[in-house]
Amino acid sequence: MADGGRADHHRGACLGAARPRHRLRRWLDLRLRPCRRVVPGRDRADPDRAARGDTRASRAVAACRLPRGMGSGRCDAHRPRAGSSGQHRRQSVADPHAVPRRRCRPARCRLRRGRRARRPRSPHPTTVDDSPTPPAGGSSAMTVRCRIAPSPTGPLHIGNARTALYNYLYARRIGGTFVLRIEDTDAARSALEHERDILESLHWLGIEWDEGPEVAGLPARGPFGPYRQMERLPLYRETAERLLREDKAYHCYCTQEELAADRAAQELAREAPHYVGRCARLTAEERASKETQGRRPVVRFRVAEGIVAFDDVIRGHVEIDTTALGGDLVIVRSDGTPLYHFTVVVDDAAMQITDVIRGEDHLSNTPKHILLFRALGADEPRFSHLPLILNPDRTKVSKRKVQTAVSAYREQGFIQEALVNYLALLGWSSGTEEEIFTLDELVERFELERVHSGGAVFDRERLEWLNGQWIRRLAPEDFVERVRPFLARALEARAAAGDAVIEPDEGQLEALVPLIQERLPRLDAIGELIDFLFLTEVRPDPAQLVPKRWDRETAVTGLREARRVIAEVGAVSFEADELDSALRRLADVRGWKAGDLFTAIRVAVTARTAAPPLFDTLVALGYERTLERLDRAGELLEGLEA
RNA sequence: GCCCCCAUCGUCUAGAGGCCUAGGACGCCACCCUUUCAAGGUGGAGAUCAGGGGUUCGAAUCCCCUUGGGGGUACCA
Repeated sequence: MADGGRADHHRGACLGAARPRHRLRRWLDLRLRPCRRVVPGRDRADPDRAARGDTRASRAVAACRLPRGMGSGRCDAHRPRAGSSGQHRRQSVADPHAVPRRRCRPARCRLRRGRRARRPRSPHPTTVDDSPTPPAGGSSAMTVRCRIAPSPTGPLHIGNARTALYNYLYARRIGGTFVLRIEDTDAARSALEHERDILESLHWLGIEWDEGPEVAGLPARGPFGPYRQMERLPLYRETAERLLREDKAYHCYCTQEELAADRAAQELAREAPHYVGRCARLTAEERASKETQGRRPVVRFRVAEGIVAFDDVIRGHVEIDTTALGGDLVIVRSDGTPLYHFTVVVDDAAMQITDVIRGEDHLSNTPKHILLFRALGADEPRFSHLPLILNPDRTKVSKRKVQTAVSAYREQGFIQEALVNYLALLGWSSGTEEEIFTLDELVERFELERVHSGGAVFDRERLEWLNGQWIRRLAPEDFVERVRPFLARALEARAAAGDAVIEPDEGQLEALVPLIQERLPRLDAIGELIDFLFLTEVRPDPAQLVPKRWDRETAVTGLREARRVIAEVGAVSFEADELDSALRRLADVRGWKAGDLFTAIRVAVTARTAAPPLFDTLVALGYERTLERLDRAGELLEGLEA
């Protein structure tokens, strides 16, 4: 495969690669089949698919679209070329003690001009080297490496999905490497089930990682593994020991009670809560005495006093006084397990992450991380803090107020293209008036510098609109494939409710595609649109059988006459055009409004007032069933008379 | 409380001193199309650019203050 085909590489480029497909399939075990991408604005035929020629191949593609690095070596072709991304722009990060304390308050120090100066950008924005000092490591050229580090304490969250997407887009745009790391050090809340949901959801979205943990029985991929933090414990322990040895950290024996008392006292004194440093300078004897009391120490990192400054790609220059950070930071629990602020830095350093792109909720924590990077002697990455996704009341998005799990959107019939497109637009814009973008198109256009800095309310209405747009753009056979599970589920529900259900007929479904595809805001709306086709019997509401301008008697006559006319058309000529003219003629002769007659017929055969266009519906239903339903409806109305 | 970030139609956003009488999209309303429902088309309502001071011939845009919102401040991530 051509090395230069980067724009294409994360589409089905693994096609044909030999790989243990069945194993992947089993792991994925997706009730809803993963989808392929379509190209908007072009014809509905999926070129990949045309080349493939059958639907089975598409499943192979689904398997192939596992994250890069999870399959055969074939995907190595997609690895960024060494050196292609050029130099990594590094800002000089002042040593806290070297920075003169400015009189202006840090809040006012944000240099807007600095932000402006980032534009315009070259095609490879981060190759700009306006840094007055080279990176600490001395190497001037560095391949961009960024990561998403979800914590399996819940299913993949839309906020995390967006962060993952932005990291992915940034890495792909610039030819960098995108790493997936599982941050599972919160053993109490982490669950395998959630990790699985996260991986599946990322995969479903098409966000593929270059390096990450082993999945589906396939080994971890990438030179910096393992990629699960609980498997990296020795590294954290060694690093903590090193910091201890260098006196950059110390053992703290304070009990929860002592700390709570400190906090209470601080509150009373109207001080900011902070660690008082009781254990910061313990002698060996003091330590031994605490140990004999059976106290298990935590490890605290010494937070240096001073101002830590960094240049956030999205927010510009930020300065934070470390005295506001709450004092020395616990990096290892008393049970020996490491804490987030520690592991994130140890791993970012070890994995040579050059760009940390994460939610704004971490902005205030960044100085702690920077101090830790320095203590470790590691290069500081460039930071980009994304605006938060908000509830309608503008608080940080929460599952109480907004549906947050990506998998829940998927189950409701949102399609991957729409969710990706929507999430990309939540906080970023291309600067043009286009707004329908494929993942590949996003890769072409994405710039971190164009990310908005204010929080964005999650607007489900807009997502639904975008979903409809994307559903309409699907190739018909792709649409059928994607909607089928939703139809099956809807019919299962009807069967469970006691209705006699007919197995969906492929031909019927395909014939109706053009009619239903543009009527679905979500795939899960399929049931209410065409369930009548797959029920042996419908039960129309008698009131709805009588159009507004008609009385019951007219309705009875109308249904009978319609039955007669349709029977006259006959099974052989049972086509939309024939039905159309015959029924219009009937309305004309009787002096009825065609619409009234059609309404009565529609309700009679579908039991719904809203349905796909009537004549196509009748054809899909078939001659016999149409007549039968007209008869039943007529009888129903007549029965009411008696 | 303290620290940090943010601020343009209800919502997502465009906007980098004059192209702004502030553009687009969702949603809403009306009309057209139409057998229903959608989709689509056309048009409309909707933002004194949070408020106040500066700087400037000129400010949505630069600076300051105020207000409002959000986030952080754990042996959570």
